Amino acid sequence: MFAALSEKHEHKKVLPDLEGAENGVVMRFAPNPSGPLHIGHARAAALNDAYIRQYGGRYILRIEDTDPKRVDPEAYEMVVEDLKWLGLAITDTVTQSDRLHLYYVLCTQLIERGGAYVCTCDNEVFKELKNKKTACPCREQSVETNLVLWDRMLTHGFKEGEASVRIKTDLLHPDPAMRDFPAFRILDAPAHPKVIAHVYPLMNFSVVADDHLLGVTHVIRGKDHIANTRRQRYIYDHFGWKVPVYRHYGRMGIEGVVLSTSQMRLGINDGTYSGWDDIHLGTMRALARRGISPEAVKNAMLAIGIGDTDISFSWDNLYAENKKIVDPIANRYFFVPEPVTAKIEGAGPHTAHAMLHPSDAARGTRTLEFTGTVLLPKSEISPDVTMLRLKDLFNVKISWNGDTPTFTYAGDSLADARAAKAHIVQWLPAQATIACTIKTQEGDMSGACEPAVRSELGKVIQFERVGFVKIDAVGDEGIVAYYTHK
RNA sequence: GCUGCUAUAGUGUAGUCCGGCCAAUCAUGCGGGCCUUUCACGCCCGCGACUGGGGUUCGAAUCCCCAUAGCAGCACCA
Repeated sequence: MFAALSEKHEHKKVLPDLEGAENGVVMRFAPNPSGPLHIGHARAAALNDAYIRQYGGRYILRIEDTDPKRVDPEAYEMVVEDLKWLGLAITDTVTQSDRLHLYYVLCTQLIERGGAYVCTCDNEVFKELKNKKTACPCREQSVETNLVLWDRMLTHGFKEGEASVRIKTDLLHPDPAMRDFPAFRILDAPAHPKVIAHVYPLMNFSVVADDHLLGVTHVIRGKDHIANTRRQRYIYDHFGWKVPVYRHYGRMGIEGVVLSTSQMRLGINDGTYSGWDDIHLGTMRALARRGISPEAVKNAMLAIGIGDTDISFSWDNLYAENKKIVDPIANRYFFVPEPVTAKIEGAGPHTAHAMLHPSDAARGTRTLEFTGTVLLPKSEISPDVTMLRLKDLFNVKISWNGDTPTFTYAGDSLADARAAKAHIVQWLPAQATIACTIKTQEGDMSGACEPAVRSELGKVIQFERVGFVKIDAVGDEGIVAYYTHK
């Protein structure tokens, strides 16, 4: 009870208060379905989620698919899966292509209110006029004319590029981005995968319409939308609607992974990447495959917060968050990279009982039977090494005859190993190993691990002295693991 | 070019609105130590920042001006 309370309290402390949120909020996450979600999306998704958990309310997933050029039919499903993986408190889902009729009706109303007009100017011509702060002829048309033209747009009376609906703003506005921006356009091709249409709203219109219709109270989005927020205010004013509270966070630079949907798709098609979850990509599914937990992603994003400074995303910080989650639960196993076979002279059979987790004895042990020959990491064996401690087993003396080592049993005493400053290394009984490949962003690391790892399929474990990995596949040829972090 | 936003340690972040309690918080990273049959975890110690220059003030990370830098928008993309 108290734990729950204090946890809730902690949530409160993480992010600054939202103005006007005391009685609950309605917020939304509004991705474009062009591909799976990536780390960039995670920030908006997690921030909104945290506020909804803090204040209570509804969390609307709004699929913004009003540009058929940028819709991947498979992405609808992927977006939902990715959000589910993240564990967000989504309460409602709407898809904009289902709602075109609503936007049409509102557009008619806006024209009637004199807040919008149908523009049939060539785009380049309009741009020139706009830059000169000059109205185009269409702007002076009567409401009746506009309604006729709007109807003609909807009934295929115009082809792509021949007409658009513009919002009346302020042509003298110092920021050219504000002047009479477009709200609807005509698209003859490509066909939308979900709806038959050729008049589509532009983002600024459909967003305002939906934010109003759905009762959105607070909007948290990137600062690349600051100009859009100002533009959208004109539409709110024309309708006389209440404007939500906006927060714009700064740009987040992310290095080390590919985020561009088009680049990812290209790479997948030409075989550079194995799929949307290739570990070189910054997608949620790639993180999942690498053993990053959704909680860690959310925590990392909340730690970044809603500051409006441009920042660079830190993998170190994400890994640290993930380690906090994964370290207490990951079982420990031996992995021997680049194994070399070593016959140990003078040792009778031994049985090693190694703990599955060093700080949780209750979890039990793995049993490793020594019968004479072991696998050792190649990097631990060089002519300057004369003694090793096989972890949880015994000490080994190494005598060198030129480049040829001879391994001899040197007692069970841990104290001796300590005194000799011998490395304590992971090892495997030669008769009981399974091949294992650890896939990292830099390439594959091959070796062998304990056969018991087979039972950890799908889980994150720690290979002692190597790092955390997620067991991705278990087959006859061996085990495939993905490197998570140290 | 026009418009706007931002500027705290390697990285993220608190403090900035309402100037003093900030010789600047926390986390991460890095270095060292302790613990430990992992180079993990935990614990301890340390390193490291208010972009620059003016101004206001008894006093400025905090207010004002200028400069510089970064970012965003000016799409019939979202």
